[in-house]
Amino acid sequence: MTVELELNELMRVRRDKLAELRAKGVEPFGQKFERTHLSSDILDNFETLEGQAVVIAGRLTAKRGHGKAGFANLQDLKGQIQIYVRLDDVGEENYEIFTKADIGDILGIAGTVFKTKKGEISVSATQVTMLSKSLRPLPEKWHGLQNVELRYRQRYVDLIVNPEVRDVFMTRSRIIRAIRNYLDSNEFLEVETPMMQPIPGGAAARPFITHHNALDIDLYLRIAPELYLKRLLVGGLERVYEINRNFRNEGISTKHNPEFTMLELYQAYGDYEDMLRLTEDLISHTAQVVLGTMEIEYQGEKINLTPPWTRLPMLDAIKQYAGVDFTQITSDEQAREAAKGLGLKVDKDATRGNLINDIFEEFVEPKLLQPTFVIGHPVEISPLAKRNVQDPRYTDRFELFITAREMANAFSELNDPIDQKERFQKQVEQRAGGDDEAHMMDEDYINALEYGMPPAGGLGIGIDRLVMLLTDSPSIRDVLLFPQMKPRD
RNA sequence: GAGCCAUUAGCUCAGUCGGUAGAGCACCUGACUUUUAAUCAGGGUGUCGCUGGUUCGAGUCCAGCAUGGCUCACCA
Repeated sequence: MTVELELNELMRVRRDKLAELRAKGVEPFGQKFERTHLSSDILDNFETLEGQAVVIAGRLTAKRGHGKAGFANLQDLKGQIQIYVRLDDVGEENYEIFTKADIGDILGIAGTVFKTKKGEISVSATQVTMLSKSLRPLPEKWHGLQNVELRYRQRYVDLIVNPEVRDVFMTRSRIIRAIRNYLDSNEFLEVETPMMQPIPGGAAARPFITHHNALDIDLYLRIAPELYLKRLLVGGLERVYEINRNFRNEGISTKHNPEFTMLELYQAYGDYEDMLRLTEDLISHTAQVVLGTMEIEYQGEKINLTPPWTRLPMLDAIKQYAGVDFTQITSDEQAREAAKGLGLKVDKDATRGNLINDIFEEFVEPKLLQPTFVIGHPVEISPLAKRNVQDPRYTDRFELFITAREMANAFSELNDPIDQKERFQKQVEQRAGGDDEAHMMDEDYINALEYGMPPAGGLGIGIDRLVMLLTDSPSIRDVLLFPQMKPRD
């Protein structure tokens, strides 16, 4: 970033102070600094620390001068603590560092723990060290940084002045750690598979394209790790998971970011019902570990994550919420009539399976606030899922909805290479017909299946959406440190 | 991609009917050795998002553009 040629007065004043410090032989950008305590250590253990010498460091967030003494607040990883600096205690040179210090500067303070007569636990300084001079003014102490665009573009400022933002990202970290701990203790192996793929598979989505110069080939940023993880089942790894980024070249919204984090896991010799129980257990357990409760509130709505969760066959859901009984509808033609009757825009070669999905999304999805497993998706929209034994028009699959959002997707994995190849073929035809989100043919994946993949259950959970739910965040941008933004200028 | 809304000082925001640009915090000068949204006295620091248009005169009215937010579309 280029330095602005014209500095405003606030920035000029800070640069002047920087120069004055240097002129007095004080280096404004300091070195390694040994702390003995964090703010919370002192606040939580005042009784034992009172009168003891401590060394703390942090950012100056407020300053209250009183002539030849002054108070200030110092913010570190764990919060804030008040410091008290007296000319008589620290001497002329150190006191000048304190008086010259601006809000935003990073200071090191050696001092003694005490409590003021108003009862605030504080550190009375014996030595003040300038560790980093701040050259830009921080937003106002009372309102913080409200401008949403600036909060996302300059997250570092947001994190300094809005403490609740830091809490969200600490919670995010704990959620992911809880998930890893759960899976690790259930014999799942964490693996990493390619982000750059010659054939992007495992989901219906438009990919990002990039180019490898030395190989002179186009590569795609992955839209899902699925096909690679299942190759590992073929290889005998039996229980694998990956928590990592997917990339989809689609619109940006409060629920979508071009790169987002997914958990995918596969369990050999299991099926979608195992995945259902695992999902229920994993998410409720994570809420309990991280939040200490399974009864949460999302944007004013009470959500109860206590198992068991509702299981709702997809056709029952449609009958209940849209009033259409698809057990009586057997042809694509009949399905198109039914969808039209509901006021949906219907493509002239839409299949029965596609329309079941359309009707579901329109009439059922918005109603599913409490955790609900929707079970039994049409095979047309599930090209990687195993068919149901009783009725091969459907798959052994579920999606989990909470707060009307898809949180998880799971199925019994299709391990018949001949059926899989035919389904890819259908996708390729749809692709040729203009559907650029349809799957491409992945010959090597078929090759892997031909060696034999154990029957397996597979599961995907959108981590960002789960974090939104558990941190009561209305936008995905609130749970991503650096959400995608259009560059300025 | 479409609709609606927003954009004024470093930050949070006012700005009436079109008539010389405002407040609080922050900042600067001075006072003050237990304050805490410290206090007291003084000081306004600005490309009113950008470009055009209407007008004697535009922060204000009109058009276009940019960025952002929300909703919808697409999707997880």
